[in-house]
Amino acid sequence: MTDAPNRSSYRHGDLRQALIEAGLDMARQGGPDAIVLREATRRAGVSPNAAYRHFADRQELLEAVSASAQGLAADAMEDAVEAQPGTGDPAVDARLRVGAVGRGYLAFARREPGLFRAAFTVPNDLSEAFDADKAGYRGRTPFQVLAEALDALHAAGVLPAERRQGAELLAWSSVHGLGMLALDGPLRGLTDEMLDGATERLLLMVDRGL
Amino acid sequence: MTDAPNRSSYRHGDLRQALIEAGLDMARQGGPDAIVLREATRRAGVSPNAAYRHFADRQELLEAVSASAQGLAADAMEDAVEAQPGTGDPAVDARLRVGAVGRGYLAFARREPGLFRAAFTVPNDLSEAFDADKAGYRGRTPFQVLAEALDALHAAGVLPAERRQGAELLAWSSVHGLGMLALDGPLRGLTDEMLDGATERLLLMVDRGL
DNA sequence: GGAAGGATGTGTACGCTGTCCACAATGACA
DNA sequence: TGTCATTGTGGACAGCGTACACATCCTTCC
Repeated sequence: MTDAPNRSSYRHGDLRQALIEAGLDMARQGGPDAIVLREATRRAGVSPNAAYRHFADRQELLEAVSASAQGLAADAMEDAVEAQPGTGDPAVDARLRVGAVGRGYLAFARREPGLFRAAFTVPNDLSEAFDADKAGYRGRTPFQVLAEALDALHAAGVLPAERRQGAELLAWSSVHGLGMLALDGPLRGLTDEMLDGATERLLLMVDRGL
Repeated sequence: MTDAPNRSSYRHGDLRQALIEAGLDMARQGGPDAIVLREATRRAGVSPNAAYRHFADRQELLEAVSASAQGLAADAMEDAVEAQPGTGDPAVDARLRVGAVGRGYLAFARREPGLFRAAFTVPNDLSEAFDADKAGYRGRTPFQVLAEALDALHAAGVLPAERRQGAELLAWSSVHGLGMLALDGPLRGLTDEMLDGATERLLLMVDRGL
C-alpha cells in the first residue's frame, strides 16, 4: 500500500489508485471521517498537493473511496450468495438467495464497520447505483446484486410484479438499518449471538413482508 | 441563540446550554460534521477555550448535541402519535400507533435531516437509551416512545410475548434504514410522493412481519 | 530528433480547527 | 474578610484542506 521510499521516477505511476487504497486503509480503522487527504499523500510518498491532480478536493477522494468500499461490499454479498447451497426447489432457492444477500451485507458491516460506513454513509445517488467504480471484482454493484436476487424471486413466481417494483427499497432499508444501528446506534453493545438472532428475525420479516 | 454582544458579567449564565444550542443550529444545516467547537463558542460570545469547562473535547459536545437532537426526534414521534385519530378498536389503535411512531420518525428525518443525522449517526449505546438528556419535552426518549407503542401492541393482544421481545430491533431497523437511505444513500433523489409510498409500504411490511 | 504543450508532482503560504498551558475574574463559603 | 473552586481569557501549537506559482516529465507533431 505504501511506496513512499521506493519511487525512482518523478511520476508515481498510479497515484489515484494509491490514494484510494490509502483512503480505504484509513476508513477501515475509523470510517469516512478518518480519511485525511494529507495522510493519504504521505502514505503514497507524495506531496499533499499531488492529490489535487486526481481529485478536486477531499470530498471527491471520499467519494472514490466510498465507491471502492461499495465494491468490497458487493463482493461480500456475492460470496454469501455463492456459499448458499441449492435445494433444488427454484422458489425456495430464490428466497434463500435474497436472504443470503442480506446476510452478506450485514456480515460485511460487522466484519468491516469502517468500510461499511465509508461505503453507505457517504452521500450517493440512485442514479449512480450502477457505476462501474462501485462494482466488485465480479462486476456488479451492491444494488445490482440485490436487484438481481429480487428479479430471481420474481422469476421464480414468488414475488408478483406489482410487489417486485420498489422491493429493493424495503429489503435494503431493513437490512441497512440493522447494520447502522448495530454499528453506531443503540445496538452497538450487542453480542454476536444477539446480532445473529436479530439478523435472522429481520430477514424472516423481510421474506414475509415483501 | 446568540448572545454574543450583550453579556454584562464575566460569567455567561448557562454556557453549556448555549453551546448545545449553537451546535444544534450548525447540525441543522450540515449534520454532525458541521458542528465546530470554535464556531459554537463564537456564537455564544465566549472564547474558544471556555467550552472546555463544560465539555472534555469536541466529541463530548457532539454527544450532548446528539442527545438534544434525539429529544427533538422523540417530540416528532409523539406528535405523530397524538395526531393519530382513534378508531375505538384497541387492537387497530395499537397497530396504528406503532405506524404513527414510524411515520413520525421518518417525518423528522425528512424535515430535519441534519438533526436526524446528528441524533442517530453519532455513536450511542443501548445502555443509555433512557438517559434524561435524550428525552423530549414530554420526558420520553425515542427508544421509549417506540417501546411503549410496542408494549401497547402486546397489551392489545396483537403481539404475542415471544415476538414482543426484541421487536424494537426489527421496527427500528427498517424505519431507520429507510431514513438513512433517503438522506445520504441512494434514495436521495426520490420525490416526496415516492418517499411517502415507500414509507407506507415499509410500515405495512413491519406491521405484518413483527 | 527536437521543440511545444499538457499532465503530473513540488514548495510555500494562508486561514481554520481542536486542544494545551498559564493566568484572571468571579462567586460561595469559612 | 480571606480562601478556594469554578468559569472565562490569551497565547501558542500542530495538523488540516486548499490556493498559487513553479518544476519536471511524457507525448505528440513538425
